[in-house]
Amino acid sequence: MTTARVRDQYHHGDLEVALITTARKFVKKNGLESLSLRQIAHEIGVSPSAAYHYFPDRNSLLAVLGFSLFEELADYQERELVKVAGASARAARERFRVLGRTYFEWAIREPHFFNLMFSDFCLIESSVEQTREENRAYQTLIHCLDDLVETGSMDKKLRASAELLSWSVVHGTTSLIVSGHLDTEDFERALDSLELALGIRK
Amino acid sequence: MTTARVRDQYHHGDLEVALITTARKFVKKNGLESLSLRQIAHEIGVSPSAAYHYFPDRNSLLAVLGFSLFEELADYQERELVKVAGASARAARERFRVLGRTYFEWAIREPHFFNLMFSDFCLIESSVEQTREENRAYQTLIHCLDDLVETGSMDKKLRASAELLSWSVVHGTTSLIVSGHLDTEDFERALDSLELALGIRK
DNA sequence: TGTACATCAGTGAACGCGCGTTCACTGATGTAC
DNA sequence: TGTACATCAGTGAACGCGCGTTCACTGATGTAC
Repeated sequence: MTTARVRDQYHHGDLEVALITTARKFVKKNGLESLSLRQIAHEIGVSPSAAYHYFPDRNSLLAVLGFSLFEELADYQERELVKVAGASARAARERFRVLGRTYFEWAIREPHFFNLMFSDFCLIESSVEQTREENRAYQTLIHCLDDLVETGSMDKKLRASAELLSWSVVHGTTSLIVSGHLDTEDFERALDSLELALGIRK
Repeated sequence: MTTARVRDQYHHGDLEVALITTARKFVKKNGLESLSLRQIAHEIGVSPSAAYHYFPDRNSLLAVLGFSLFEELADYQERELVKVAGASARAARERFRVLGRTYFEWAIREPHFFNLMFSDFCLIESSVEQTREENRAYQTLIHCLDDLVETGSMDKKLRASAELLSWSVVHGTTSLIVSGHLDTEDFERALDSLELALGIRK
């Protein structure tokens, strides 16, 4: 049971942020289907209608939360990537694996987040092109693959569709594992296959 | 607007089947979140409580529907596969592509079905092993890959993780396209990469 | 061939619930003079 | 330094809704004798 916090002031001060972080907390625990604006408001200690000063409706709160989760994922990946910084071919290869693994781990640790990110709530606006440019995780993948080519770890000829193949394999296994159709250990096997497929030399 | 049918008899005769097919119709149109037992009962022309003679609750109706959709997908794939029957290497390669394409087309045509199949409602019972054995689409994939090896189109050494890689790529691109993160035309590109990855000779 | 009766497959009213959203409102804040 | 006032950020009651599920019930069916 969560207990509602009592505010001491009439004005909350940072209600917009509070709404998102509280929504995040609920989605984390129970998934997006069960998310209720009233529960969020109650948890914050604010009236049910207060949220409407910041979001036109429930869907748009979910959308904002979803997009912020893409940022969180990118942050997490970048934090892990700097641990294997370096210009060597070995470092570049390791970064590629870290990129895949962090994506997977993120999803396994917080499957409800993963579901929200790839749900209907997070596509509404903008084109695929634009979404991709704004998706930092995707940009990181591009740089990572460029590094592989530059350090001579990956064949230039295979570069063209490397983003597509990498993202598909990583997202595909992750999604199938989260939904119970593959086992956890299948992920590393898939990553091995992917490296082989991209001609990444061991 | 759907109009409720009027039954002429007190006993419906085939209510269990009617519940599933009507649920299918609603999920097809609006997705699983909005599925309501009351609406289904009303559409069939039966009282809201009648469904409880066949399903303990809403979730189990969704689960049964979901599993039947896996069967439908397998049926669809098999119908398309027989069109490219034959023992030649060329036919085996074509079957592999058909298998991927039908998966994708199925999802594009009925995204709500795709979402239900890989939602929480369809994993409840049984292990990954068992699920896979009962999943005809997966069995078909196995046979298809075996054919590729036998007809000399695919390197034996790459056979081991071929199911995993194939399913991941196909499922991954499909999922990303359905959720608006990739474009429709990315699918064929990914399939090309996959064939390259598996060493399938053109 | 007819009837008693167990069983099956529905009914329909009710419970209790929480939800998203609207609306007229009021308390707090900060700025101009 | 003090005050008037516009603006902002909340309140809280209400609307209207549909939902899943339970329960005591009744109408229809089919079988045994």
